[in-house]
Amino acid sequence: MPDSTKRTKKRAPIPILGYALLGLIDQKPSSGYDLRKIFAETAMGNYSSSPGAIYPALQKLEAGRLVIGNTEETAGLRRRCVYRITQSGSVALKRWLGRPIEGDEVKRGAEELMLRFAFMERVLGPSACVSFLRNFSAVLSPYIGELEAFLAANQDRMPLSARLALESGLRSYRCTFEWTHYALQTYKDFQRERHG
Amino acid sequence: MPDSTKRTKKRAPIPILGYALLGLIDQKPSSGYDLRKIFAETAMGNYSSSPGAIYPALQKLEAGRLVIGNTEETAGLRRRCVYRITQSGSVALKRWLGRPIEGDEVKRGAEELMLRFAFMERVLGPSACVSFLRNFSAVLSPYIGELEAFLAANQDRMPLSARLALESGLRSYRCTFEWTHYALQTYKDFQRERHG
DNA sequence: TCCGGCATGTAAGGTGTTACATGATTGC
DNA sequence: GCAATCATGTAACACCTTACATGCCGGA
Repeated sequence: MPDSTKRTKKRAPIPILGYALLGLIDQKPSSGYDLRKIFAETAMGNYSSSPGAIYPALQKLEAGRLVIGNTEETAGLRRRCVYRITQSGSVALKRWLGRPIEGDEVKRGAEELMLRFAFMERVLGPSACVSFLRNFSAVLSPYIGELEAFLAANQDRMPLSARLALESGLRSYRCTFEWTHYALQTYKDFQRERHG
Repeated sequence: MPDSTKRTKKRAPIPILGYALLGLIDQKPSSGYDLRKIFAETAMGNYSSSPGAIYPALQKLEAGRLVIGNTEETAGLRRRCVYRITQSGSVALKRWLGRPIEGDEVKRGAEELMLRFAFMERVLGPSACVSFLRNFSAVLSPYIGELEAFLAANQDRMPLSARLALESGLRSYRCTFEWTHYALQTYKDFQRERHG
């Protein structure tokens, strides 16, 4: 008696930090320490970098066979464990990067979307980036409209600082919206350069 | 033998959601249900609205005597528990709103800062808002410089999409920076209007 | 010899999420 | 009688944070 509710293997959900690590490891095999340094020193600093987050996350990725760690017994220094991505890791990364954008992802802040976009070109190529940007722009547009409507309806009843805080959010969304068009244009120029 | 390390009463740290609730309750005594609706229906939707977050948070605020709940035995509907802010709640709110901005608060996203600003005028008045905006602008400025330098140093080695993702962050910060000046100007106009 | 940088990890605790449970009232 | 809305809550779990623990190496 086959159970049709389980026809696909249940994949344990991967948190954003897991995907960030996976994407970085895909770019270049790395140890936990390497990855921590990337978070601490580069503009990816909005991610944790704390050992209590990264090492357990790496262990979970390894337990799910998305990466494999190889402990180097090099001379000098302490042994370091270098992780590299596996086939199923690569598949999971592609699936994450290729997901269509959902409406509420924008409201919760665009962090995850930007992380996906940053990794996207290497893994899925420029045309996927272009699709993503169009998708992003299309999702952003109605949300900006909603915010404008809310502001118009309520601003008279709010203290000035509350109104300004809302306007700040609106400006940020508009800024991101404009960015999508700038990025699209940049890709067009890039394409023309290659074909020209 | 007095223990000098405990000269101030240890205040349990309040998470952002707690402050959001405290600020809202300060504006108007509310029940958990009221507060959930605010998160769900207004532009404060980036905050949870899930009962599993809000009710425990309210209980913690009450346990810390920052709010007191009063269960109304009204006719009709189920009993609802309306919270109102206490004196020490008011003090805690003021302390939070008046904190100077720390450098890393900007890197972790400006959500909390904007929440503080939104509540600020009612509780601390316009002049505190002006100070806050100047402080914010001053903290933002060097961070934007850092990001620009990082981008200039690394953009040639990155895929186009990664560079664009970074530029998106930079544009957001610049947008917020410009907003601080717009907001400052708005306060100046507001002041002139009142004194004129 | 001891400090600082490399490198990995654990323990405790807090916060939030999803999903579920409960109970009363209004309207059909 | 049943569904929807009002209203509050719990339980299980996942995740991240801070703080600490460990161990090896090179240089002053």
